Amino acid sequence: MTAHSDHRPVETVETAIDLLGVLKQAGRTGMGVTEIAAELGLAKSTAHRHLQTLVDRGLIVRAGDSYRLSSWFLDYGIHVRNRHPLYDLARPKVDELAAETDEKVWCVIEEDDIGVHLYGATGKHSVTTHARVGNRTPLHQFAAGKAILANLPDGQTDRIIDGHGLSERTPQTITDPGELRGELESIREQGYALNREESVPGVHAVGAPVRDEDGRAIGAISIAGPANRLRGELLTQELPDLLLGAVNEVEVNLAHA
Amino acid sequence: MTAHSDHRPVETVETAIDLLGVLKQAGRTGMGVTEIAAELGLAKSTAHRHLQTLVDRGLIVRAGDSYRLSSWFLDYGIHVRNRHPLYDLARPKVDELAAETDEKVWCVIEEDDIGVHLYGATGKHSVTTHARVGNRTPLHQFAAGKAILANLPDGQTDRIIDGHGLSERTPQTITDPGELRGELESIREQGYALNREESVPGVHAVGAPVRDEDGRAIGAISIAGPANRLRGELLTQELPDLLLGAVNEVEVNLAHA
DNA sequence: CACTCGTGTTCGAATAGCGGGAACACACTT
DNA sequence: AAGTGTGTTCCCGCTATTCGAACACGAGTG
Repeated sequence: MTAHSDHRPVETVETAIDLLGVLKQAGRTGMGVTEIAAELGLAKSTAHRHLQTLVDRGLIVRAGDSYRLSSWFLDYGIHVRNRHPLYDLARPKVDELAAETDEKVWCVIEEDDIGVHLYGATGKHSVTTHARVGNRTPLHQFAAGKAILANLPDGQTDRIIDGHGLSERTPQTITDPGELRGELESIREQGYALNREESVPGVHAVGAPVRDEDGRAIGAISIAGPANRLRGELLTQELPDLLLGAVNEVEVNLAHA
Repeated sequence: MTAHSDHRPVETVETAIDLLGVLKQAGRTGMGVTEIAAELGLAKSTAHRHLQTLVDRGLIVRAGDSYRLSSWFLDYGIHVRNRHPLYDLARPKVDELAAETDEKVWCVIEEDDIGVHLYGATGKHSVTTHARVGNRTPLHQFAAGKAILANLPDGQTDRIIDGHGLSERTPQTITDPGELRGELESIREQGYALNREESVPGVHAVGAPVRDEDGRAIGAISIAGPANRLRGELLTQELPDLLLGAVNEVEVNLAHA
């Protein structure tokens, strides 16, 4: 039960991770040894040696004199996704919902107190937000996240709110702890969460939690679309009904697995 | 221009990578400190320290007393995929082909002398092979790979054949260098490659390369299906025609980007 | 054509930090 | 209550990491 471990880390590994982070930002173009060394505050020789070992192990590739991340990460990343229990269970339902509603549908999971976009399906008229598979988003900022946050074990919700704070994303984002707790209470009552431009201006969403046998949320599914289309009865009745039906099916399958 | 670097690697980083590899194999369940230490031949304290730094940096998560890979890898992996030039260009065509043919369609790229499955679309009657996004496969073992192999710069093809060898996957896999070179020659002539149960028994496929301005293959698209459905004119005429049309469009878009 | 500035690469030496082992705490069995 | 299995901590020795300087190479540029 440690909030933050002060134990001395393996510094060499940390620099390697930092290096990978820098290369991620560099994107497809990649970066050269000198530039990387400067960015990390390392000697060129050190950066060079790190890069060589990472190339040898296949984590990065070298094209000319610039290095970039390799598809090693794709391999590991997809592996992580495929092995998540919700992936196989939720994917067909997410596809179904997207086809029925023509909106963007997401499956989100909770990991380490934040929300991770596990799988998304695109309907015909879907809005294209900047959300991507793998994206990490604070739970209080969006419908699926709030649905999860409202159904976590007692202590965890408080720890997240108090520990991480409530960062603002749009003017509508809930940043007041008291307000959020009230919202979470009503989410628990009605079974689903709404998001009215709290994460992206002009976008509304509905989210419902996927709970395990003990009622703990392990993830959520959400439907998102343009604010002027998702409103009134559609937003507060029809879509929640549809969503809750789908989520319920997922929960049943989850229990039997 | 080094085939294999004998330069002394950063061993600490290597053990960290090994550790991640072990955790990948462990899958969703994860592993404990003692087990990991035993697997890697490390002292428990060492394994413990590595695990803590990886947790601190978010690469792995701890649930109870077992560690597993986190969605950090999904984030990085999707990032790598999205930034590949072929991803945005080929995806719509791959979806289209899957819808038209009802078969499994893959976009494969070459990286570091091997084939990587970048994106796949599933048609209504698609076979489910064990291929997954991120999977790495020797180029000589499948249609898309052979299509790439036939259109690489002179030296590279030879280096791959001679350097990596021609591993067998099914009894039909081409393992003779001479035979393969002949096959590659005819692939260059007709513009597409066939795969008759060379990677999966009972599965046939057609693959065509995506080339850049200089004619170098940077990837390929393939259509795969059951052997008893993909045969005769369909396999040697209709599907190749369809595929070459799609690939050509991708190439045009690639040149204009 | 030489000269310079920019790369990436290599080498040796100093020391910081990695790794190991033993002792500890804790939980669960018996 | 003793026993076995975890994960955790501490400290010391020695190795492996790091740095800086020197080297090689190419592309501009006068």
